Amino acid sequence: MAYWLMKSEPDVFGWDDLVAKGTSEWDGVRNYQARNFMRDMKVEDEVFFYHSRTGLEIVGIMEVVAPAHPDSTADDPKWVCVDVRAGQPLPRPVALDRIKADPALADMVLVKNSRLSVQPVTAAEWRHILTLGGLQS
DNA sequence: GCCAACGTTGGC
DNA sequence: GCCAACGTTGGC
Repeated sequence: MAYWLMKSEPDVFGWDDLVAKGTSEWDGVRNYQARNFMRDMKVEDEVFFYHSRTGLEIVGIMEVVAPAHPDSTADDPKWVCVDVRAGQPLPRPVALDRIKADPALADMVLVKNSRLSVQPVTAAEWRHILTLGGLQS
């Protein structure tokens, strides 16, 4: 099983929107690198939900429930997306500032390539963030 | 709201 | 195939 992080602007589609919907397509990605990562995702992979532009924090966990398929909002079938389901929220959201200040997280793609909206997370990073977020003792 | 960083497009 | 112009993302 692999770990990932995906971003969305809460003004457009935030964590609460996903919770309300339950399951949703992660549509709208129009970047090849981000798309390729979604193609690599498998059902049951776990994904951090990050609020970009406003919030700037990891707020919850989602689970991949359907592998990459054509994005229904794209007019070109080359753009694909996965389906995700809301999992647990983080009791203490983990802010970008906190991540940047943590040597153990300094190599996260979130820090190194701030413009990539779909990115892999290592198992070590995943565990560390769960701890910071209050989900793991 | 600004703008730096980055990706894409298209003329040559 | 280069690179200038343009568009988008996202932190600040």
